[in-house]
Amino acid sequence: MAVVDIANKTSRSFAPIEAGAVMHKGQQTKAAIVDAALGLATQIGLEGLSIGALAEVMRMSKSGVFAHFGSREELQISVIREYHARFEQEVFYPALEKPKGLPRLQALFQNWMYRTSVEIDSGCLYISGAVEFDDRPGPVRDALAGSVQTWLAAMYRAVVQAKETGHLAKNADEHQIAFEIHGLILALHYEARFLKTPGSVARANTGFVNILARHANANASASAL
Amino acid sequence: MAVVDIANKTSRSFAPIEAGAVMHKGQQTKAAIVDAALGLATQIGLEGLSIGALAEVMRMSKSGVFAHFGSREELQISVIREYHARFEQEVFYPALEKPKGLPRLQALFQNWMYRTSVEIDSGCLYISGAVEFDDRPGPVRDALAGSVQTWLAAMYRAVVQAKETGHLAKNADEHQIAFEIHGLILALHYEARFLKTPGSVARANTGFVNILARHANANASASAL
DNA sequence: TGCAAAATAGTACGACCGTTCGTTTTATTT
DNA sequence: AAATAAAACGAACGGTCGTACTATTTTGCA
Repeated sequence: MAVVDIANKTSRSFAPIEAGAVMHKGQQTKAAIVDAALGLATQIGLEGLSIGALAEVMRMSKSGVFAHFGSREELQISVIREYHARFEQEVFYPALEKPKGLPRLQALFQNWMYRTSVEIDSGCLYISGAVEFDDRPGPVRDALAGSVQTWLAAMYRAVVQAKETGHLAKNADEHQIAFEIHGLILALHYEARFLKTPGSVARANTGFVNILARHANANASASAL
Repeated sequence: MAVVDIANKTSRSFAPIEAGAVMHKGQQTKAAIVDAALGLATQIGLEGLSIGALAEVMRMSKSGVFAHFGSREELQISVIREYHARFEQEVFYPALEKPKGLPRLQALFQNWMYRTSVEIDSGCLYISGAVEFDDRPGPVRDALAGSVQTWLAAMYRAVVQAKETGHLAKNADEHQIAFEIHGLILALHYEARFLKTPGSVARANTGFVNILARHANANASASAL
């Protein structure tokens, strides 16, 4: 019963189950559980995620859900890994099809911003998780920080490449640019999701344009914007 | 026992108890409880704040602590009010002594950033609270959002004044500037507290300078920086 | 089709949660 | 010093939590 649900879901996901691979029932159910858990965790946070509530959503017993993970921590880590995979699929990989430099950097930001604007309703695990685990060492924090670092590093690389390709000025500080971009996303999430300030998406966009304009290379065409 | 503690504390606070006013024992204890609760809440969040843990810190009984507030929500709101008061005292009021315009705006940001950099160890209630209550309606959320809005509005006003005094260009978008400043603080908090990225404070500072530089009025002297 | 293995359910435990209530101790006022 | 009010206590309640165990069902393969 529980497993079939994933088929006729409103489908927040793109194939959380690897297509083609032979999947035994247990793995299917586990994937479905992680999918549901991710839905809960983005709304109430990784800390708020409880096995009981998850079991209720899955219409399974607590112990049935629990058996798939062996501990709450392992469940949380599974959720983080799933979030990471989806983030990659949705934000990172599509942007790789754009050529290195400014186009790819812009695509990365656009995808990131689009995802954040969607998450105004659902919540972002990388942001809520950072707050929940900033002081709490352990494997969950490590998994979370690792995922975030991976993504921020990818963003940073794109900035470096944009400089190498001559799209950004030679004196541009890549770390500074990555930092400011990160700030735009965080402000967007904060003001739109918590304060419900209208126009936040446009402001994040403008902020990005401002950053680019500041480091625009005279040689490169401004028409890329 | 419990009350005297506040005197010989390491003192995160500047006079949480109004000096001079005659205070009955109950109010003193309550103030001491709120002080301790604020310390706990900034570290583990408003949601993580439990009456039992608080009672242990205060070396009081659970019911003794509880009686001062009547509910957990009321305790949380008291903590938010206390945080608001301290934020005001530490960040807002001192900056009012600077003249309107760029000096005051800079002072506000500097104070804000200094406080945030101190909170890298303790945590910021406005940031953690936003994540915890972003889609949980109720009086706690209202108190939190109200405080934040008040502060952001003050920041916005300072930007407007900086434009009025001619320190910022006439075409400067005040909301945009306030948004980007907010982003810098959020990025600082995220990267320094969660990721422990070194150099974050300097980057937030540079980001602020960048914003000012973009809107600098040709008439105004850049020496103000 | 039958049987081992895997998956799920069921039950129970101990810990902690916020809250209530009656009692006792401590402050304040008369 | 006696009377009164305020404050703190201690025990208990109903609830949820994660987890450990055992039983039952379901699955997949020989």
